[in-house]
Amino acid sequence: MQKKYLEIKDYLMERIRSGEYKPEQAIPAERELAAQLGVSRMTVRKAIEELMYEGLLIRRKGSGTFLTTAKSSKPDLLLEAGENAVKIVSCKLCSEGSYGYKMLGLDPSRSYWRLRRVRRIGHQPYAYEDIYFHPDFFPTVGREFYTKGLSRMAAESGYPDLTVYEDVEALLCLHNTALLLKVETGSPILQIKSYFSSGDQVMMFCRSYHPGDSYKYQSLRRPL
Amino acid sequence: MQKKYLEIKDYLMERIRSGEYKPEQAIPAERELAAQLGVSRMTVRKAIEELMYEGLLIRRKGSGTFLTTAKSSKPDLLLEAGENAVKIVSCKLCSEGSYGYKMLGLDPSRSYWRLRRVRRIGHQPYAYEDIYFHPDFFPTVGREFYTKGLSRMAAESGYPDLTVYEDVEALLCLHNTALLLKVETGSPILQIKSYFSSGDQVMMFCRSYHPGDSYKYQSLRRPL
DNA sequence: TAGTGGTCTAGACCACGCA
DNA sequence: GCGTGGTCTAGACCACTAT
Repeated sequence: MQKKYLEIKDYLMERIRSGEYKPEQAIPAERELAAQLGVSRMTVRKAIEELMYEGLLIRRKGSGTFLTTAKSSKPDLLLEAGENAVKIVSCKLCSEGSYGYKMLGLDPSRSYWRLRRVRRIGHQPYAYEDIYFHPDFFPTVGREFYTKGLSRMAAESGYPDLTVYEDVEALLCLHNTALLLKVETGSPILQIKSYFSSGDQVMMFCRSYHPGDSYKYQSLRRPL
Repeated sequence: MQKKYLEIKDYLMERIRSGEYKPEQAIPAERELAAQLGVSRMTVRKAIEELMYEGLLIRRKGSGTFLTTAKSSKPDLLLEAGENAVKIVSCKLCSEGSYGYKMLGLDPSRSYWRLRRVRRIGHQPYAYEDIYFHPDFFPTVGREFYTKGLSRMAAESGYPDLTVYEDVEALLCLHNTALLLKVETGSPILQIKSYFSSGDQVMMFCRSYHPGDSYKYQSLRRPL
């Protein structure tokens, strides 16, 4: 016997995918769904909760449960992400927040570059990045260093000036990254901190989190 | 009036921090706690669920609820992470899995370097990384490129040979990254993909996830 | 004021683990 | 077989939102 809340989740997902429920619009109320489907309200809530964690629904107290702007579930978005439509949100020399200068090994009086960018598929943002740069980063790193990736935004932004492409609203990806990745609920998620250096100086720092169970490690004394 | 489940969460956290509940040992059963504290079992479950999401507790059906090996909550670990005790788990030239060669722009017949490392505080692992390198990465990137950070492991591992430091069990960080970071439940989490290139060739690729609400973007036409 | 989601209750039965 | 967590019910009251 399938769990009821999973059946209800499937029921809702089908209506989301089919277009019966429309982006940014409310779905039926919890009590209404419960009555309609002949289950308890708490069972409906559990199904909605999982879909919320997957980023498909958002609940607003006193108002209702709404579809997000996502057309499909996050796992699909992730798979299609190869296109890499990167848009810069902002790039500024700043000193606000202690995180940047701490991680770059700067004293609090020095400012650093903070670059924010969004990746999208079509108009759909699916990723957002926040990257701290040492104030000397751009001058010290050769132009050829950034023809792509991390640096494409630097090239596109035309350091040291910057054009903001547009304001964006990052896609709500609620906290359940495990579900987001179709990883079993309860699977590990692991933190990553990346930094890149030139000489002894940390020049870039980036915070991140990884779903853990795709990283089953193995040990070797020597590479193959 | 404080929510009851938050009061119970505090109650449990206090007992975890004080050492009354010990690592890897079971805490009282849900029904027992409910009776003891004079609340419904569902309320206890909600409190336990949040602590599970924070990585402090793990529930085992038919067996009980146990403390993980974490001594303190993950947010504390994150703050102390400056030490960067990095241990390499494995580094191998491999072709398994389609992700690596796809993202590096290789054809399936070519293999790539996959490096896995763990960051720890003392003996406590708190982060795990999985990084893909283009097979030409090490030869093309100058030695001075990696004296720290991303590259420290390359230096420490003495490319192309490698010594595995030890096998490690990554800390279970359950799926609620929002709670993990003391971000409000329901806050967005955003995906990051990083890659670094040399010339036109993507040389390194890394998958990651970010808690979203520390990244309130702002737009500027021009950096300050 | 009416309707919504958020919390909470006091039960119930189930599947699982362990002795 | 017993205790555990997992699911589910049929209510209840609250805080919040929109009208």
